[in-house]
Amino acid sequence: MPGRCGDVTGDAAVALAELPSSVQVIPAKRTIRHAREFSDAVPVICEGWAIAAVALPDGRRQILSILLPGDIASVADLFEPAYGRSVEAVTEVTCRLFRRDDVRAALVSEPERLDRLFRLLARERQSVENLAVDLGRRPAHGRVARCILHLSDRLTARGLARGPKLPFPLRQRHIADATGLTTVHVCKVLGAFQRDGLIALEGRCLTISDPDKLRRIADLL
Amino acid sequence: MPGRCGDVTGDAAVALAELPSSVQVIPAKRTIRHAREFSDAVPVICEGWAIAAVALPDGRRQILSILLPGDIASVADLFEPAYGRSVEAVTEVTCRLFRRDDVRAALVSEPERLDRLFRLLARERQSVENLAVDLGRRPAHGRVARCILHLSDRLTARGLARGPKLPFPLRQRHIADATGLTTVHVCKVLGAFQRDGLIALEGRCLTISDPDKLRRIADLL
DNA sequence: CGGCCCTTTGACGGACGTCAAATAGCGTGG
DNA sequence: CCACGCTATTTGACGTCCGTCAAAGGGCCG
Repeated sequence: MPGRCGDVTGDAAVALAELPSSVQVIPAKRTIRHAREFSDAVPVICEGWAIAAVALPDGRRQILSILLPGDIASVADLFEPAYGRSVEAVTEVTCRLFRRDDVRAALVSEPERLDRLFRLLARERQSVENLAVDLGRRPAHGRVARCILHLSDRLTARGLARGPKLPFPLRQRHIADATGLTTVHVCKVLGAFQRDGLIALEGRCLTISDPDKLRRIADLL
Repeated sequence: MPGRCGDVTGDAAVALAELPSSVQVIPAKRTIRHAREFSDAVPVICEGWAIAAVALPDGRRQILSILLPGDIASVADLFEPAYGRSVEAVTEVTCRLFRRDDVRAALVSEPERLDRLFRLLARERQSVENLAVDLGRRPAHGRVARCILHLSDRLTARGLARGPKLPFPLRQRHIADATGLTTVHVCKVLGAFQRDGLIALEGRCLTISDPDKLRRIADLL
Protein backbone atom coordinates (compact mmCIF):
# COMPACT_ATOMS: atom_id res chain seq x y z
CA MET A 1 0.00 0.00 0.00
CA PRO A 2 2.52 2.54 -1.15
CA GLY A 3 2.16 6.14 -0.10
CA ARG A 4 0.03 5.44 2.91
CA CYS A 5 0.79 7.60 5.88
CA GLY A 6 3.57 6.14 7.97
CA ASP A 7 4.78 3.64 5.41
CA VAL A 8 8.46 2.98 5.19
CA THR A 9 9.49 3.63 1.60
CA GLY A 10 12.71 4.07 -0.32
CA ASP A 11 15.67 1.96 -1.16
CA ALA A 12 17.37 2.60 2.15
CA ALA A 13 14.56 1.39 4.31
CA VAL A 14 13.14 -1.52 2.36
CA ALA A 15 15.21 -4.00 4.29
CA LEU A 16 13.59 -2.92 7.55
CA ALA A 17 9.98 -3.08 6.46
CA GLU A 18 8.97 -6.08 8.56
CA LEU A 19 10.69 -5.12 11.78
CA PRO A 20 8.64 -3.81 14.71
CA SER A 21 8.55 -0.04 14.86
CA SER A 22 6.57 2.92 16.12
CA VAL A 23 5.42 6.00 14.25
CA GLN A 24 6.25 9.52 15.32
CA VAL A 25 5.16 12.89 13.93
CA ILE A 26 7.41 15.90 14.46
CA PRO A 27 6.29 19.46 13.65
CA ALA A 28 8.39 21.63 11.35
CA LYS A 29 11.57 23.20 12.76
CA ARG A 30 11.59 20.88 15.78
CA THR A 31 14.72 18.94 16.66
CA ILE A 32 14.34 15.19 16.09
CA ARG A 33 17.64 14.17 17.61
CA HIS A 34 19.91 16.35 19.72
CA ALA A 35 23.64 16.38 19.14
CA ARG A 36 24.81 14.44 22.19
CA GLU A 37 21.61 12.63 22.97
CA PHE A 38 21.85 8.92 23.53
CA SER A 39 19.18 6.89 21.84
CA ASP A 40 18.38 3.24 21.13
CA ALA A 41 16.09 4.20 18.27
CA VAL A 42 16.96 4.37 14.58
CA PRO A 43 14.58 6.84 12.93
CA VAL A 44 13.56 6.47 9.27
CA ILE A 45 11.88 9.38 7.49
CA CYS A 46 8.51 8.45 5.96
CA GLU A 47 7.23 11.90 5.02
CA GLY A 48 8.67 15.39 5.02
CA TRP A 49 12.17 16.82 4.88
CA ALA A 50 14.83 17.04 7.60
CA ILE A 51 18.49 17.95 7.94
CA ALA A 52 21.49 16.48 9.77
CA ALA A 53 23.92 19.13 10.97
CA VAL A 54 26.78 20.04 13.27
CA ALA A 55 26.43 23.18 15.37
CA LEU A 56 29.42 25.37 16.17
CA PRO A 57 29.76 27.15 19.50
CA ASP A 58 29.07 30.56 17.91
CA GLY A 59 25.68 29.48 16.60
CA ARG A 60 26.65 28.82 12.99
CA ARG A 61 26.27 25.34 11.68
CA GLN A 62 27.09 23.04 8.79
CA ILE A 63 24.43 20.82 7.29
CA LEU A 64 25.90 17.43 6.39
CA SER A 65 22.92 15.95 4.63
CA ILE A 66 19.39 16.77 3.64
CA LEU A 67 17.09 13.92 4.57
CA LEU A 68 14.18 12.93 2.34
CA PRO A 69 11.46 10.30 2.75
CA GLY A 70 13.11 6.88 2.74
CA ASP A 71 16.32 8.06 4.38
CA ILE A 72 17.66 6.67 7.61
CA ALA A 73 18.39 9.55 9.93
CA SER A 74 21.10 8.73 10.41
CA VAL A 75 22.82 5.52 9.51
CA ALA A 76 25.73 6.43 11.74
CA ASP A 77 23.85 5.90 14.96
CA LEU A 78 23.29 2.30 14.04
CA PHE A 79 26.76 1.87 15.49
CA GLU A 80 27.61 4.96 17.51
CA PRO A 81 24.65 5.87 19.69
CA ALA A 82 25.59 9.53 20.22
CA TYR A 83 27.87 11.04 17.67
CA GLY A 84 27.55 14.81 17.80
CA ARG A 85 25.20 15.54 14.91
CA SER A 86 21.68 16.84 15.39
CA VAL A 87 18.70 16.08 13.19
CA GLU A 88 16.04 18.73 12.67
CA ALA A 89 12.72 18.72 10.85
CA VAL A 90 12.37 21.19 7.97
CA THR A 91 8.72 20.47 7.28
CA GLU A 92 6.46 18.38 9.46
CA VAL A 93 8.10 14.97 9.50
CA THR A 94 6.55 11.55 9.91
CA CYS A 95 9.11 8.96 10.85
CA ARG A 96 9.26 5.40 12.03
CA LEU A 97 11.49 4.36 14.91
CA PHE A 98 13.25 1.01 14.93
CA ARG A 99 15.17 -0.39 17.87
CA ARG A 100 18.88 -0.47 17.15
CA ASP A 101 19.32 -4.02 18.35
CA ASP A 102 16.50 -5.28 16.12
CA VAL A 103 18.08 -3.63 13.10
CA ARG A 104 21.55 -4.96 13.84
CA ALA A 105 20.25 -8.47 14.39
CA ALA A 106 18.30 -8.34 11.16
CA LEU A 107 21.38 -7.21 9.29
CA VAL A 108 23.68 -9.89 10.58
CA SER A 109 21.18 -12.70 10.09
CA GLU A 110 20.65 -11.97 6.41
CA PRO A 111 23.68 -11.49 4.18
CA GLU A 112 21.60 -9.83 1.49
CA ARG A 113 20.60 -7.14 3.97
CA LEU A 114 24.17 -6.71 5.10
CA ASP A 115 25.25 -6.15 1.54
CA ARG A 116 22.55 -3.56 1.06
CA LEU A 117 23.75 -1.78 4.17
CA PHE A 118 27.33 -1.76 2.95
CA ARG A 119 26.29 -0.21 -0.34
CA LEU A 120 24.21 2.33 1.54
CA LEU A 121 27.16 3.25 3.75
CA ALA A 122 29.41 3.58 0.72
CA ARG A 123 26.94 5.89 -1.00
CA GLU A 124 26.54 8.02 2.09
CA ARG A 125 30.26 8.25 2.53
CA GLN A 126 30.67 9.33 -1.05
CA SER A 127 28.06 12.02 -0.69
CA VAL A 128 29.80 13.50 2.37
CA GLU A 129 33.06 13.40 0.46
CA ASN A 130 31.45 15.22 -2.45
CA LEU A 131 30.24 17.82 0.00
CA ALA A 132 33.79 18.29 1.27
CA VAL A 133 35.06 18.79 -2.27
CA ASP A 134 32.36 21.36 -2.95
CA LEU A 135 33.05 23.25 0.26
CA GLY A 136 36.79 23.16 -0.22
CA ARG A 137 37.13 23.87 -3.90
CA ARG A 138 34.02 25.29 -5.52
CA PRO A 139 32.70 28.86 -5.64
CA ALA A 140 29.29 29.87 -4.31
CA HIS A 141 27.41 29.56 -7.62
CA GLY A 142 28.69 26.05 -8.17
CA ARG A 143 27.81 24.93 -4.65
CA VAL A 144 24.25 26.19 -4.84
CA ALA A 145 23.75 24.74 -8.32
CA ARG A 146 25.02 21.36 -7.18
CA CYS A 147 22.82 21.43 -4.10
CA ILE A 148 19.76 21.98 -6.28
CA LEU A 149 20.72 19.37 -8.87
CA HIS A 150 21.56 16.80 -6.23
CA LEU A 151 18.17 17.25 -4.62
CA SER A 152 16.46 17.07 -7.99
CA ASP A 153 18.16 13.77 -8.78
CA ARG A 154 17.28 12.25 -5.43
CA LEU A 155 13.67 13.38 -5.55
CA THR A 156 13.25 12.06 -9.07
CA ALA A 157 14.87 8.74 -8.26
CA ARG A 158 12.33 8.21 -5.47
CA GLY A 159 9.32 9.26 -7.48
CA LEU A 160 8.86 12.36 -5.33
CA ALA A 161 9.17 14.62 -8.37
CA ARG A 162 8.40 14.25 -12.05
CA GLY A 163 9.83 16.62 -14.60
CA PRO A 164 11.64 19.86 -13.76
CA LYS A 165 9.30 21.01 -10.97
CA LEU A 166 10.31 19.98 -7.45
CA PRO A 167 8.77 20.40 -4.04
CA PHE A 168 11.25 22.67 -2.27
CA PRO A 169 10.52 23.45 1.37
CA LEU A 170 14.06 24.58 2.21
CA ARG A 171 14.55 28.12 3.48
CA GLN A 172 17.55 30.13 2.31
CA ARG A 173 19.06 29.55 5.73
CA HIS A 174 19.08 25.80 5.05
CA ILE A 175 20.78 26.26 1.69
CA ALA A 176 23.30 28.58 3.32
CA ASP A 177 24.10 26.07 6.05
CA ALA A 178 24.37 23.27 3.51
CA THR A 179 26.73 25.18 1.21
CA GLY A 180 28.86 26.93 3.82
CA LEU A 181 27.57 30.38 2.82
CA THR A 182 25.50 33.11 4.46
CA THR A 183 21.81 33.59 3.82
CA VAL A 184 22.51 36.98 2.29
CA HIS A 185 24.85 35.53 -0.27
CA VAL A 186 22.53 32.62 -1.04
CA CYS A 187 19.80 35.15 -1.70
CA LYS A 188 22.01 36.93 -4.22
CA VAL A 189 22.98 33.70 -5.97
CA LEU A 190 19.39 32.49 -6.19
CA GLY A 191 18.36 35.93 -7.43
CA ALA A 192 20.97 35.75 -10.19
CA PHE A 193 19.87 32.23 -11.14
CA GLN A 194 16.29 33.41 -11.46
CA ARG A 195 17.16 36.55 -13.44
CA ASP A 196 19.24 34.38 -15.81
CA GLY A 197 16.31 32.02 -16.33
CA LEU A 198 18.02 28.99 -14.81
CA ILE A 199 15.40 28.31 -12.16
CA ALA A 200 12.05 29.61 -10.97
CA LEU A 201 10.89 29.71 -7.35
CA GLU A 202 7.35 30.06 -6.14
CA GLY A 203 5.29 28.72 -3.33
CA ARG A 204 7.72 26.21 -1.87
CA CYS A 205 8.39 24.77 -5.34
CA LEU A 206 11.45 25.04 -7.54
CA THR A 207 11.45 24.60 -11.31
CA ILE A 208 14.68 23.93 -13.15
CA SER A 209 14.11 25.92 -16.32
CA ASP A 210 17.52 25.44 -17.93
CA PRO A 211 19.08 22.20 -16.67
CA ASP A 212 21.98 22.28 -19.12
CA LYS A 213 23.19 25.71 -18.15
CA LEU A 214 22.68 24.92 -14.46
CA ARG A 215 24.72 21.76 -14.85
CA ARG A 216 27.47 23.70 -16.56
CA ILE A 217 27.63 26.10 -13.63
CA ALA A 218 27.62 23.19 -11.21
CA ASP A 219 30.43 21.32 -12.85
CA LEU A 220 33.03 23.93 -12.17
CA LEU A 221 32.65 27.60 -11.65
CA MET B 1 57.45 -8.85 15.40
CA PRO B 2 56.25 -5.28 15.55
CA GLY B 3 57.95 -2.64 13.46
CA ARG B 4 59.50 -5.05 11.00
CA CYS B 5 59.45 -3.88 7.41
CA GLY B 6 56.17 -4.72 5.68
CA ASP B 7 54.27 -5.61 8.83
CA VAL B 8 50.63 -4.71 9.03
CA THR B 9 50.17 -2.55 12.11
CA GLY B 10 47.50 -0.31 13.52
CA ASP B 11 44.04 -0.79 14.84
CA ALA B 12 42.46 -0.70 11.42
CA ALA B 13 44.47 -3.52 9.96
CA VAL B 14 44.85 -5.91 12.86
CA ALA B 15 41.90 -7.97 11.75
CA LEU B 16 43.56 -8.74 8.44
CA ALA B 17 46.91 -9.85 9.77
CA GLU B 18 46.60 -13.54 8.88
CA LEU B 19 45.17 -13.15 5.40
CA PRO B 20 47.36 -13.77 2.35
CA SER B 21 48.85 -10.59 0.95
CA SER B 22 51.68 -9.20 -1.11
CA VAL B 23 54.03 -6.34 -0.29
CA GLN B 24 54.52 -3.36 -2.55
CA VAL B 25 56.87 -0.38 -2.30
CA ILE B 26 55.88 2.89 -3.97
CA PRO B 27 58.29 5.82 -4.32
CA ALA B 28 57.31 9.26 -3.04
CA LYS B 29 54.87 11.31 -5.12
CA ARG B 30 53.80 8.31 -7.19
CA THR B 31 50.11 7.48 -7.58
CA ILE B 32 49.13 4.31 -5.76
CA ARG B 33 45.58 4.12 -7.07
CA HIS B 34 44.14 6.14 -9.93
CA ALA B 35 40.74 7.74 -9.66
CA ARG B 36 38.72 5.50 -11.95
CA GLU B 37 40.97 2.46 -11.86
CA PHE B 38 39.29 -0.83 -11.14
CA SER B 39 41.13 -3.01 -8.68
CA ASP B 40 40.56 -6.20 -6.71
CA ALA B 41 43.21 -5.26 -4.20
CA VAL B 42 42.71 -3.55 -0.86
CA PRO B 43 45.96 -1.75 0.04
CA VAL B 44 47.00 -1.21 3.66
CA ILE B 45 49.76 1.27 4.46
CA CYS B 46 52.62 -0.26 6.45
CA GLU B 47 55.17 2.55 6.26
CA GLY B 48 55.15 6.11 4.99
CA TRP B 49 52.44 8.70 4.37
CA ALA B 50 49.90 8.95 1.57
CA ILE B 51 46.82 10.98 0.68
CA ALA B 52 43.39 10.20 -0.76
CA ALA B 53 42.06 12.98 -2.95
CA VAL B 54 39.59 14.04 -5.61
CA ALA B 55 40.97 15.91 -8.63
CA LEU B 56 38.97 18.64 -10.35
CA PRO B 57 39.08 19.18 -14.09
CA ASP B 58 41.09 22.41 -13.70
CA GLY B 59 43.90 20.67 -11.86
CA ARG B 60 43.02 21.69 -8.33
CA ARG B 61 42.16 18.99 -5.88
CA GLN B 62 40.73 18.28 -2.45
CA ILE B 63 42.45 15.88 -0.11
CA LEU B 64 39.89 13.80 1.78
CA SER B 65 42.21 12.03 4.15
CA ILE B 66 45.84 11.76 5.06
CA LEU B 67 46.84 8.12 5.32
CA LEU B 68 49.30 6.94 7.95
CA PRO B 69 50.81 3.53 8.64
CA GLY B 70 48.01 1.19 9.68
CA ASP B 71 45.37 2.85 7.51
CA ILE B 72 43.40 1.06 4.86
CA ALA B 73 43.66 3.02 1.63
CA SER B 74 40.81 3.15 1.33
CA VAL B 75 38.05 1.33 3.12
CA ALA B 76 35.55 2.45 0.49
CA ASP B 77 36.90 0.20 -2.20
CA LEU B 78 36.16 -2.80 -0.08
CA PHE B 79 32.68 -2.38 -1.55
CA GLU B 80 32.88 -0.07 -4.54
CA PRO B 81 35.82 -1.10 -6.71
CA ALA B 82 36.29 2.23 -8.51
CA TYR B 83 34.93 5.24 -6.78
CA GLY B 84 36.65 8.33 -8.15
CA ARG B 85 39.26 9.05 -5.52
CA SER B 86 42.97 8.68 -6.17
CA VAL B 87 45.61 7.68 -3.63
CA GLU B 88 49.08 9.14 -3.85
CA ALA B 89 52.27 8.52 -1.91
CA VAL B 90 53.68 11.50 -0.01
CA THR B 91 56.85 9.75 1.16
CA GLU B 92 58.02 6.38 -0.03
CA VAL B 93 55.24 4.01 0.98
CA THR B 94 55.35 0.34 1.84
CA CYS B 95 51.96 -1.26 1.64
CA ARG B 96 50.39 -4.67 1.73
CA LEU B 97 47.76 -5.71 -0.78
CA PHE B 98 44.89 -7.98 0.22
CA ARG B 99 42.39 -9.44 -2.19
CA ARG B 100 38.99 -7.89 -1.76
CA ASP B 101 37.15 -11.19 -1.73
CA ASP B 102 39.42 -12.58 0.97
CA VAL B 103 38.79 -9.55 3.14
CA ARG B 104 35.05 -9.64 2.67
CA ALA B 105 34.87 -13.35 3.40
CA ALA B 106 36.94 -12.88 6.54
CA LEU B 107 34.66 -10.10 7.72
CA VAL B 108 31.44 -11.99 7.25
CA SER B 109 32.72 -15.19 8.80
CA GLU B 110 33.72 -13.54 12.05
CA PRO B 111 31.23 -11.25 13.77
CA GLU B 112 33.97 -9.71 15.87
CA ARG B 113 35.73 -8.57 12.71
CA LEU B 114 32.51 -7.26 11.26
CA ASP B 115 31.97 -5.16 14.33
CA ARG B 116 35.45 -3.78 14.11
CA LEU B 117 34.81 -2.85 10.51
CA PHE B 118 31.59 -1.07 11.42
CA ARG B 119 33.35 0.99 14.04
CA LEU B 120 36.11 1.77 11.56
CA LEU B 121 33.58 2.91 8.96
CA ALA B 122 31.82 5.07 11.54
CA ARG B 123 35.09 6.72 12.56
CA GLU B 124 36.05 7.37 8.95
CA ARG B 125 32.69 8.82 8.20
CA GLN B 126 32.95 11.10 11.17
CA SER B 127 36.33 12.33 10.12
CA VAL B 128 35.09 13.21 6.61
CA GLU B 129 32.16 15.00 8.22
CA ASN B 130 34.52 16.95 10.43
CA LEU B 131 36.46 17.92 7.34
CA ALA B 132 33.25 19.20 5.75
CA VAL B 133 32.50 21.32 8.82
CA ASP B 134 36.01 22.76 8.75
CA LEU B 135 35.85 23.57 5.06
CA GLY B 136 32.38 25.04 5.28
CA ARG B 137 32.58 27.03 8.46
CA ARG B 138 36.11 27.68 9.70
CA PRO B 139 38.66 30.29 8.67
CA ALA B 140 42.11 29.42 7.35
CA HIS B 141 43.95 29.60 10.70
CA GLY B 142 41.48 27.24 12.29
CA ARG B 143 41.67 24.74 9.47
CA VAL B 144 45.43 24.57 9.46
CA ALA B 145 45.59 24.32 13.25
CA ARG B 146 43.07 21.49 13.25
CA CYS B 147 44.92 19.69 10.50
CA ILE B 148 48.11 19.75 12.56
CA LEU B 149 46.41 18.74 15.81
CA HIS B 150 44.49 15.92 14.16
CA LEU B 151 47.69 14.51 12.73
CA SER B 152 49.41 14.87 16.07
CA ASP B 153 46.67 12.92 17.80
CA ARG B 154 46.70 10.14 15.24
CA LEU B 155 50.46 9.81 15.23
CA THR B 156 50.59 9.71 19.01
CA ALA B 157 47.79 7.15 19.24
CA ARG B 158 49.76 4.80 16.99
CA GLY B 159 53.05 5.28 18.73
CA LEU B 160 54.52 7.07 15.72
CA ALA B 161 55.26 10.16 17.77
CA ARG B 162 56.07 10.82 21.40
CA GLY B 163 55.79 14.25 22.87
CA PRO B 164 55.29 17.45 20.90
CA LYS B 165 57.70 16.62 18.05
CA LEU B 166 56.16 14.91 15.02
CA PRO B 167 57.50 13.55 11.78
CA PHE B 168 55.96 15.83 9.17
CA PRO B 169 56.69 14.97 5.54
CA LEU B 170 53.79 17.01 4.12
CA ARG B 171 54.58 19.81 1.70
CA GLN B 172 52.63 23.06 1.91
CA ARG B 173 50.80 21.95 -1.22
CA HIS B 174 49.43 18.95 0.69
CA ILE B 175 48.24 21.12 3.55
CA ALA B 176 46.67 23.51 1.06
CA ASP B 177 44.80 20.71 -0.71
CA ALA B 178 43.68 19.26 2.61
CA THR B 179 42.36 22.57 3.96
CA GLY B 180 40.87 23.98 0.76
CA LEU B 181 43.42 26.81 0.63
CA THR B 182 46.26 27.84 -1.69
CA THR B 183 49.91 27.11 -0.99
CA VAL B 184 50.61 30.84 -0.77
CA HIS B 185 48.05 31.30 1.97
CA VAL B 186 49.17 28.20 3.83
CA CYS B 187 52.66 29.59 3.79
CA LYS B 188 51.45 32.81 5.40
CA VAL B 189 49.46 30.96 8.06
CA LEU B 190 52.35 28.66 8.95
CA GLY B 191 54.66 31.67 9.01
CA ALA B 192 52.35 33.41 11.47
CA PHE B 193 52.11 30.29 13.65
CA GLN B 194 55.90 30.09 13.80
CA ARG B 195 56.38 33.80 14.54
CA ASP B 196 53.79 33.50 17.32
CA GLY B 197 55.66 30.58 18.84
CA LEU B 198 52.86 28.07 18.33
CA ILE B 199 54.85 25.61 16.26
CA ALA B 200 58.37 25.07 14.94
CA LEU B 201 59.23 23.51 11.61
CA GLU B 202 62.57 22.08 10.61
CA GLY B 203 63.79 19.20 8.57
CA ARG B 204 60.51 17.45 7.88
CA CYS B 205 59.58 17.62 11.55
CA LEU B 206 57.00 19.74 13.31
CA THR B 207 57.08 20.64 16.99
CA ILE B 208 53.95 21.89 18.71
CA SER B 209 55.43 24.48 21.05
CA ASP B 210 52.21 25.90 22.48
CA PRO B 211 49.48 23.23 22.29
CA ASP B 212 46.99 25.24 24.35
CA LYS B 213 47.10 28.31 22.16
CA LEU B 214 47.03 26.16 19.04
CA ARG B 215 43.99 24.32 20.32
CA ARG B 216 42.28 27.62 21.06
CA ILE B 217 42.84 28.74 17.48
CA ALA B 218 41.62 25.38 16.23
CA ASP B 219 38.46 25.38 18.24
CA LEU B 220 36.98 28.36 16.54
CA LEU B 221 38.61 31.27 14.89
C1' DC C 1 77.24 23.80 -11.64
C1' DG C 2 72.46 23.85 -13.20
C1' DG C 3 67.64 22.74 -13.03
C1' DC C 4 63.63 21.86 -10.53
C1' DC C 5 60.55 22.15 -6.91
C1' DC C 6 59.46 24.32 -2.76
C1' DT C 7 59.10 28.34 0.15
C1' DT C 8 58.68 33.16 1.07
C1' DT C 9 57.17 37.84 0.32
C1' DG C 10 54.54 41.78 -1.54
C1' DA C 11 51.07 44.19 -4.29
C1' DC C 12 46.66 43.84 -5.89
C1' DG C 13 41.92 42.13 -6.81
C1' DG C 14 37.70 39.72 -6.07
C1' DA C 15 34.48 36.76 -3.82
C1' DC C 16 32.03 36.49 -0.04
C1' DG C 17 30.80 38.24 4.75
C1' DT C 18 28.88 41.89 7.77
C1' DC C 19 25.78 45.38 8.81
C1' DA C 20 21.63 47.72 8.17
C1' DA C 21 17.13 48.81 6.62
C1' DA C 22 13.07 48.05 3.86
C1' DT C 23 9.64 44.76 2.21
C1' DA C 24 7.01 40.64 2.08
C1' DG C 25 4.78 36.50 3.98
C1' DC C 26 2.40 34.08 7.50
C1' DG C 27 0.38 32.49 11.59
C1' DT C 28 -1.99 34.28 15.86
C1' DG C 29 -5.18 36.69 18.40
C1' DG C 30 -8.39 40.34 18.74
C1' DC D 1 -11.57 40.61 8.76
C1' DC D 2 -7.92 43.28 10.40
C1' DA D 3 -3.96 44.17 13.44
C1' DC D 4 0.15 42.53 15.04
C1' DG D 5 4.57 40.24 15.50
C1' DC D 6 7.73 37.17 13.91
C1' DT D 7 10.46 35.24 10.45
C1' DA D 8 12.12 35.16 5.73
C1' DT D 9 13.58 37.66 1.67
C1' DT D 10 15.68 41.41 -0.74
C1' DT D 11 18.89 45.11 -1.57
C1' DG D 12 22.90 48.22 -0.99
C1' DA D 13 27.18 49.91 1.04
C1' DC D 14 31.27 48.55 2.84
C1' DG D 15 34.96 45.56 4.72
C1' DT D 16 37.97 41.54 4.89
C1' DC D 17 39.77 37.21 4.06
C1' DC D 18 41.82 34.75 0.90
C1' DG D 19 43.23 34.08 -4.13
C1' DT D 20 46.09 35.58 -8.03
C1' DC D 21 50.17 37.09 -9.97
C1' DA D 22 54.92 37.83 -9.89
C1' DA D 23 59.56 37.62 -8.44
C1' DA D 24 63.19 36.39 -5.53
C1' DG D 25 65.60 33.08 -2.65
C1' DG D 26 66.45 28.08 -0.83
C1' DG D 27 67.20 23.18 -0.91
C1' DC D 28 68.10 18.97 -3.28
C1' DC D 29 69.62 15.95 -6.84
C1' DG D 30 71.54 15.01 -11.14
